[in-house]
Amino acid sequence: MKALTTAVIGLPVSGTSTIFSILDILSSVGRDWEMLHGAPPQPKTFIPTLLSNDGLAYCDINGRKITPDASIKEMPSPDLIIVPDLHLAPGEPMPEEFGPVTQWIKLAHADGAIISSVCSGAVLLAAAGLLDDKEATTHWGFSDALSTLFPRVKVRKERILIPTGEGHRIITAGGASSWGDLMLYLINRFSGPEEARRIAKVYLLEPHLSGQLCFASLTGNRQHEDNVVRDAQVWAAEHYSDTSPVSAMASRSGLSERGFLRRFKRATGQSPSEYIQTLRVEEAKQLLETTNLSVDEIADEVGYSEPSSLRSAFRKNVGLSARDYRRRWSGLTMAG
DNA sequence: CCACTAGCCCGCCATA
DNA sequence: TTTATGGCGGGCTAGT
Repeated sequence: MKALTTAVIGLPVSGTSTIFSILDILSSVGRDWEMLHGAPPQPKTFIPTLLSNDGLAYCDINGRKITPDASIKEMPSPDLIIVPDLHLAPGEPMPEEFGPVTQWIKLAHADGAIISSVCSGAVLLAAAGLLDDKEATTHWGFSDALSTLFPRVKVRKERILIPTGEGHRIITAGGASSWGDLMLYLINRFSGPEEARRIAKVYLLEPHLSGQLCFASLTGNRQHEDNVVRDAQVWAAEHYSDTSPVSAMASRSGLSERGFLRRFKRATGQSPSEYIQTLRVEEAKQLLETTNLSVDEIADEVGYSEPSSLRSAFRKNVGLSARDYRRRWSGLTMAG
């Protein structure tokens, strides 16, 4: 199986630690597969390369000397491009060095490449015109600057990861540890969930907190045009704790139960009941994080008459028990 | 942990 | 012909 040639963009304003974390992680995808599974790698692997405008060594923002592998001209058409976070002061004009790499990204995308960005790296994608009239995310401190510079971009700063465009070939990541979320998303998408879980363990990435959303975004959470389904989703956001919300959604929609199910699944990728369960578990996560309510009380709150129902649904969706989830979360906040 | 049931999913075919 | 929908029935599983 063909490995994905992957270009990571290095500019003097790029975040060096992000770049090297990404290079390390992608290099190790599939590496121990044969040892672990006793068979040659089934999933796709990545061949990451650090590219700069001219391929010559440069000094990053902290004065550290970085030596790229090649220039962008030497790799006109990679399978995947990753633009890491850029240290830009909001409101500053775009540096001149963005010109060539922006043009290169534009051509590569037209050629079929998948383009992704971390945090403020989204400006390069926006400058290339890839984000016009599309949803995108960036670092929360940078979202105003992005929408000012590029008014056509629909900035969703609350989102961690947004795949968009034809074939989801444009992916923007924003927020605190979003490069990790981007890694897990890409590995999950191209190498499968098994390998994504392994990498998450090895590199101590946290797929259960923010990363959970990026796994969900593969199937759920996608944008769609079906207003009937959207209405149902809006209604469900308020009424997920009702008893048998699915048949209520169906009858409210005016469609037959059969038709509603089909429409819903096509639009969201999830069945209505899976969607309801996701809402219930998400709300339970919120309550575990922000309140001292017992798991039993939370179960009742989100619509389960038996606490055991929440426990099993939680474990299935999150991969942890509710109790462990709360403990892990409080541990993280204590640590800062 | 297990058994029961309502609620839900989906293949299939007819319809428009 | 292709595409979206509704009805039926059997089977599954989330929830009790």
